Amino acid sequence: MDTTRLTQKSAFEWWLEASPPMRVPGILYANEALLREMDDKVLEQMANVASLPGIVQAVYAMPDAHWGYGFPIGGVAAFREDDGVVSAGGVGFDISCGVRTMHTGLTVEDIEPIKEDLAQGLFRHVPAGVGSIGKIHLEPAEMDAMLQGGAEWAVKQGYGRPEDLERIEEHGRMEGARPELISLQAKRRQADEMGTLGSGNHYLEVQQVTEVFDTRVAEAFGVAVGDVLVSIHSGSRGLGHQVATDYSRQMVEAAHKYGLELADLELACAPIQSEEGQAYLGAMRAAINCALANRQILTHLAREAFAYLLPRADLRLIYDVSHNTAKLEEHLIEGKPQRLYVHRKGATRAFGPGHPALPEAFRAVGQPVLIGGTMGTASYILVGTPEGEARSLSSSCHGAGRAMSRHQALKQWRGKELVRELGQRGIIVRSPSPRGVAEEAPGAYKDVTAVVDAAHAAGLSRKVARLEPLICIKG
DNA sequence: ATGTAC
Repeated sequence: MDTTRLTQKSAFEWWLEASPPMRVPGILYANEALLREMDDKVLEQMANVASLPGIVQAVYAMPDAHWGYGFPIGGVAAFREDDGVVSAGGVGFDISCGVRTMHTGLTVEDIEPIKEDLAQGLFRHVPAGVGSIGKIHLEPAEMDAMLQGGAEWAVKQGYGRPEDLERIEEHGRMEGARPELISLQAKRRQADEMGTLGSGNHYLEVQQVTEVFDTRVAEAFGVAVGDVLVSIHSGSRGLGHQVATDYSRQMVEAAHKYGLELADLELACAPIQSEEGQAYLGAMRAAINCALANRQILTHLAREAFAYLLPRADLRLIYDVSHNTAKLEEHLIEGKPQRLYVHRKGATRAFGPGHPALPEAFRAVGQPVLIGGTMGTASYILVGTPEGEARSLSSSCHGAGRAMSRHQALKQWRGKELVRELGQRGIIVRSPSPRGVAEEAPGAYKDVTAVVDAAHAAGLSRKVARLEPLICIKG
């Protein structure tokens, strides 16, 4: 990226000043090295988003930002409820993709002796890969119940425990879902895909806590050095993808109908208060429930695999947070509370201390912000800050962020070699697809530590713990 | 991300 187009406000804050047709500035949080790695298309896409009607304050880019479909991944934009727009491209193709992390009640010493067996057990028990299917088949009525009920539905079906629900955004069930506005094609694609990881950067990891940066917050989250955790990164699978496809197409027409100028067709949108805008929101909320139910079932499968080898294990959910959503939230804009639809695409909600939506257990310290690494690299747990509200509408990064295309990665790495190299470093990777492993090579991503350090330094969220992988089941 | 080009 050409940083001369930006005004540097501090070591970690850079502005793309608002010039017509932009209505608000673009604010990027990153260090100079991360910015230089970013494509200029990120700025172009930020300027396009900043030009949409009803946008407030600024369009934001997190330190892991890279260019995406219409709207940068690692982007945040909020629109007024009355005269703003909603965009399917602003949420992305994997609606409600997110991370959940569980404690296992075990330490590294418990895992080491049976690590190979555990990897094999998890790999056999948790479906992974493109088009992977599970043991659950949803008939139409059950599909609608799932889309309406989310993780709450999953728990009622016997996947997990009622106490899991308090540790999930929206208590595991997104209100306002409209399953009837999801196409039959989307439902058909999902019928056999519940409880599957999917592909790409999705995974299930067994991790050890190697460093704690903030003891007080770590205690509130229940993690300490040497603890073994399980993290799941997955989303709404074929259904979310189809919803995004269906509504992106529909929004091109809606934008035309309502006289919205589109700098890029991929940024198709509709007024929030229009029939089309409301239809997308209802369908998107149903897709959020699909992702929440999916991660809940995956949790159940992980528990079963652990119970078989380690009966002492007790997988307790720490938190589940999505990073591809558009949600109605109240934020302070110029000192006044306003109801806004906040698009976070590859950006994690990061509510600070005292937010009423947070579970009692950590309301005093702030929301856990779960940052996934890439195979063989660290993951982080951060916490939302009070200052994050004004800086980024309480949002932070979501992961390392790609630095290289999948195509480029395939030319540079071989999946089998990567698995062997990681194995030598004590990280067991199991994947149905060597090609998928090559596409997701750690070297194809930015340095997650640099990303997290930038989010920390910019005050978007603060570091709590560093996690290193032991086992990675890769989609 | 994705029945990785209906």
